[in-house]
Amino acid sequence: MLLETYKVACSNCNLRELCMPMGLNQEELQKLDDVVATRRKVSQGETLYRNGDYFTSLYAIRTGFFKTCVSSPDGREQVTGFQMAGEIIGLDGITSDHHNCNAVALEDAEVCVMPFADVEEMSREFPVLQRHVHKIMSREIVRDQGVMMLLGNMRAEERLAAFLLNLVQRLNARGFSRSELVLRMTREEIGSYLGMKLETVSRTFSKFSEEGIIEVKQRWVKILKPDALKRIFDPECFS
Amino acid sequence: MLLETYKVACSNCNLRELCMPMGLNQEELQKLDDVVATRRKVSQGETLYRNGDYFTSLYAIRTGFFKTCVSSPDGREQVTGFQMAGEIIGLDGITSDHHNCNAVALEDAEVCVMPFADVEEMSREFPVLQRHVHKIMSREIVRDQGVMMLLGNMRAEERLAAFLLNLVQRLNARGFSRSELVLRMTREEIGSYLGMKLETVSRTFSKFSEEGIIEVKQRWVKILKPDALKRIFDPECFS
DNA sequence: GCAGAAATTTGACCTGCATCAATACAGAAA
DNA sequence: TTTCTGTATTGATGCAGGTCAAATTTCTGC
Repeated sequence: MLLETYKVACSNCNLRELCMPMGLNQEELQKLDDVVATRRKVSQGETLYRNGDYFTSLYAIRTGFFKTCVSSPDGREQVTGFQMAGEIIGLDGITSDHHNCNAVALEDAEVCVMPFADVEEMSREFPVLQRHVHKIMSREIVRDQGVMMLLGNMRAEERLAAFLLNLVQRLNARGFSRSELVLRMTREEIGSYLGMKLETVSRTFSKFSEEGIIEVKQRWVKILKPDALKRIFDPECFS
Repeated sequence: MLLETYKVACSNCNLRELCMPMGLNQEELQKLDDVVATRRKVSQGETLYRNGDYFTSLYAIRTGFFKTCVSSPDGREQVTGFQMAGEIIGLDGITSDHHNCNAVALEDAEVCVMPFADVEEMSREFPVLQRHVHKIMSREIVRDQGVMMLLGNMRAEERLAAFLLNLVQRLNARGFSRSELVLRMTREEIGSYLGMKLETVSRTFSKFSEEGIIEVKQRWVKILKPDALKRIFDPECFS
């Protein structure tokens, strides 16, 4: 794990429309540059933080791709989310001053370290940032509710369709193709996130492929019929 | 739905050790009394807010019991949580200025209305309150991660055991028995929360009962062997 | 009190996904 | 290149929990 302390700046980061600086004015942006004191590189397979670690900072992902996961005392692992550039992780640590999950880089990554005390201090000064922080936390809560719906009510095909649609939608917001993507995670990790076994993930991919909805080659996926995916996920939206 | 506008006070509320005022000093408490402008009664079966409603306020539950639930466009419903006195609901509305789920009273209830703009204003003034609000949101995120673990990895018996243990633990923190409880929700609502059908919930209750772990009579439940429940939920913690 | 509705329990059967197992494939190191 | 290792695919079989159905209990309104 490398720790770099060179000066960084939100004000000219190309993620500023997605990430923490979103909606801030020039003055606020410059203040934020002070909060985001350092960056940190995390190489593939390494953890940014671990369950039990003392919580000090939130992290804005600058490059790379993460998974967060909790594990039960008997070792079963649940992936709770996949995060990409511009997304904020570490919110789970605020309640108890200790992190409650592991954040693992699925590819070489770099994050901006935002000491939470500084974020709070700046939030008190700038209502826009305060509201933004609240929105980020609330968005996470809403996302989690969506995952509960997936896990509690949806069948394997619906889960995978929703997963793929969500992924391309987020990638598209970052300037990537709306139809092609390279999965950064294994079948097992997808399965863990979606509450199914890796074999079922693989079979469901194959099924979509046979039906001409997608083209799959290992980690590479091309969505041929986005409407068909939407119809699987939510039959009503086409009724 | 009744709307009452009489003066209320956190400063002498008997929930102040659990609820929003937790950890505030005298001065802060008195300020909070101004934020919590009104109370609102919600009778059994009515909704406090609905998916799509404009978001203005958080709500602290004073008395009664709520469920929150999201529903898919085709009508499937997922209960995302059960909330009791002293807990804060409405956080889902912050991201988009619109609520993202329904909050339904499972028994006659009363909530304290906290206009979010006022909460934010006061947070800027009092770091203790700011931190507390952040902790409340973070706690919800951590709770949701736990539900994901339940739904993604646990079997029916484990889910129900975890559910019961969580419920009595929270009731106990409010001065109720650690072994006896009256469920405020139907088998179907429990099932929706835990991702199983009402018949499975019922069967699992019966199984626990046959094994002498609990005593059940409709909504009334007595936990006879808490350790056995813990062992089901988490076999390792006794190994 | 009674009638009807709603919730719960229990049984019989079925299915979607898990499990077990074998094979194929791709990237990394030698 | 070859081997090794982790990942992915595919097939065969089993079972936890879903589905359907019927009986029982409790709740509600009159």
